[in-house]
Amino acid sequence: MAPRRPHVDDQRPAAGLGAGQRGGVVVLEPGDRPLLLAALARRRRRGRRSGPAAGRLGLVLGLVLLLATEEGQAGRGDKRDAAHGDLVARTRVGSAAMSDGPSFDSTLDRIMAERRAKADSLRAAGRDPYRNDFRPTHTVAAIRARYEPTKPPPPAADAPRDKGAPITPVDGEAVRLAGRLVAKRGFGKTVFAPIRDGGADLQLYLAIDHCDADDFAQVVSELDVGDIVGAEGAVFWTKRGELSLLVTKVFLLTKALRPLPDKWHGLTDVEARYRQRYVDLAVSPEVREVFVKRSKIVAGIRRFLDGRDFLEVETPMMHPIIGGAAARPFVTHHNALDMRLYMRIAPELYLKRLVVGGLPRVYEINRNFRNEGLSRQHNPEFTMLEFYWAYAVHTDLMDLTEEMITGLAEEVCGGTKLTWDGVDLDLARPWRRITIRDAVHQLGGLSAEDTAALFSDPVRAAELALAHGVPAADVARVLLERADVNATGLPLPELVATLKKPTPAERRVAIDGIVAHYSDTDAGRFARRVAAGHLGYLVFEATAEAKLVQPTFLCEFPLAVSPLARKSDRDPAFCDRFELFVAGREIANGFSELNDPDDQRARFQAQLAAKAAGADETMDYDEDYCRALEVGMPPTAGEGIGIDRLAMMLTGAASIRDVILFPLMRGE
RNA sequence: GGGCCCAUAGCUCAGCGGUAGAGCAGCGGCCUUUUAAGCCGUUGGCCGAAGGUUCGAAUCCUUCUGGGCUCACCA
Repeated sequence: MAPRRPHVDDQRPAAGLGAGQRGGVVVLEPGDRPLLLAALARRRRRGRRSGPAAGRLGLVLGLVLLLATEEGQAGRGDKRDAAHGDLVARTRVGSAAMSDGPSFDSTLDRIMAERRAKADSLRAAGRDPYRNDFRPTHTVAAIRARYEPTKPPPPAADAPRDKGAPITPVDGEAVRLAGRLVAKRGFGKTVFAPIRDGGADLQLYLAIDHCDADDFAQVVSELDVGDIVGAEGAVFWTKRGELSLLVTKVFLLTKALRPLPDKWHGLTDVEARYRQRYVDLAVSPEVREVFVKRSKIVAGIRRFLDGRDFLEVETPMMHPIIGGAAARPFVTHHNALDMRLYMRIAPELYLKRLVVGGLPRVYEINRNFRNEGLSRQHNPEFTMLEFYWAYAVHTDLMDLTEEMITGLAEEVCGGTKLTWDGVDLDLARPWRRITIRDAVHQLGGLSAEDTAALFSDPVRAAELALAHGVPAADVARVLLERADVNATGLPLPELVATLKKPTPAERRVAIDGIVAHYSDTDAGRFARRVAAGHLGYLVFEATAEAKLVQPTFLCEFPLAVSPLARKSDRDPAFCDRFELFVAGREIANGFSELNDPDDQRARFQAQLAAKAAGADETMDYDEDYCRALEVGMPPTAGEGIGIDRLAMMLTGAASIRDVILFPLMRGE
């Protein structure tokens, strides 16, 4: 274990080295890290320096650090000039290309070599370029908040520019700040160097009159944009009205070897922004702001639910069977148990087991994984809030959702009027509530008659679905799911081909062919309505979904697409389920939970039938979950809210990747 | 996976058959209240990769790689 270094307050340059710097020549041990060839401390008028032979890194191999000072110069009265001219050691790397030196593969290599050389130069002077003993007394944000009220009035436009005016700190209190150097503007004996600490910037004013001479000579001249620095000094206002730190001591805390992107443009290459988010964040305050907001959103949700006696829990993310949603999973394997596991697609069935167990209000905020394509709305791993509320129903969820999201908008965005991806939104309550049936009619443009048929007669529904562009394969699958598949005797590809025929009469053959096999019993008649509802939902997606711009609860979902939701008391072909849409995108999904174990078993069976009919995104039959329902789950309402999409909405992001710190990318 | 588009210096971008350019960053010089500081000088490129076409390719064609948008799937 390394001995503890003295705190920065106590740390001064080693006496011998300091003397050596002023006196003349310091020779490094041969074992020292090979630095730059030579760092020459030169007088100002020295004229052309050592000539072409000094160029490039070829000569950098020299192990000697030369600090040449003309004898007596330091004592000659012009102390400032001496400090500037003689103490500023400068690296001599990268100029005057030579044939005998090693060449760099790229500009980047050269820049990094130069920065390493600067770090080595500091080491040679007894300064660690990666020290960790600097303790700031304040954050930059705290200093800004504290001194902002002391801002002096701007000087009159015709006020004379008195260049040598003394600097008067606001209160003279010495503070220590740290952050990343984001720019450097040198003026010879003065350097302006804004640092960024968290989200706040503050300018360091490094002047030879005020700053420690060794610091100024050894550190300031070799600071690069991107370095992490610490500084001690007093706060003052420049005459241009910029809050600044009049630095007396400056410390390099971390040498940055890689250059930051162009300070004006930042990173614009989206791929680079996602792959190297650390650069994106370091350079783009607006990106940082997005993720700060996201964090506030998640914290706000927790506060909201905690305040209503919801208990945050964590359920498994590796599932032995697929459940809780309709999606393709990622598959993994446990070695010791030799067990196939799926990364969860939803926590739903576990959370409801907890309600069975007597946790009447639970929630979980965590990742789900779905093995599907990527898009502006989809990342394979995404964050979901799910919460379950016993003795409540789906309409309670809608009220709660309105309250929660408008509260977050007020908190995070300062109001309910937003712009998202070019769309103006107003989240002010109450939000529109519309049934799927009404949406198809009012927004999708279907006549009242067609709409009525769409949700009751599978034959008409199939025709309407095909007419509105629903793929024939989907239509065929829906029809088959509810029929007695074996009885039709028609292979799926053949049915699909028939459904693609150009004339309605030809297509009718296939449709009738299937529907004829729905049994003529109560169950068969019910199956027709369920199939029709499913087709109605597909027509909704094709015609009306994109038109749900302002926040809207879409209600009364068809049974067939809701295997875990409670049947509506008014019409058992529908469920007490809703989805929240904003700007045509689904944000939330909630329903009164199905807690009848026998009904649940039937729904799982229907999922198996759907799978048999060709659907590739279905749930497994979860026998343990049914067993849990047999123990008895109180009447419960449950909801899932996509946190990424909510964050997109509240930050105005067009792509989900803009609200995920490290979105999934192909390997580099 | 399909369609369209993009890839040139560390960063941001020009160039679109005829010797690779600019701004920023870097390096050297000047500059003690600047803030996209300024002025002078200067280094830096297998033009994403591999094949073609051509006297000649960053530029035209093909394939590949990575990315964006979009469609499909989903939340």
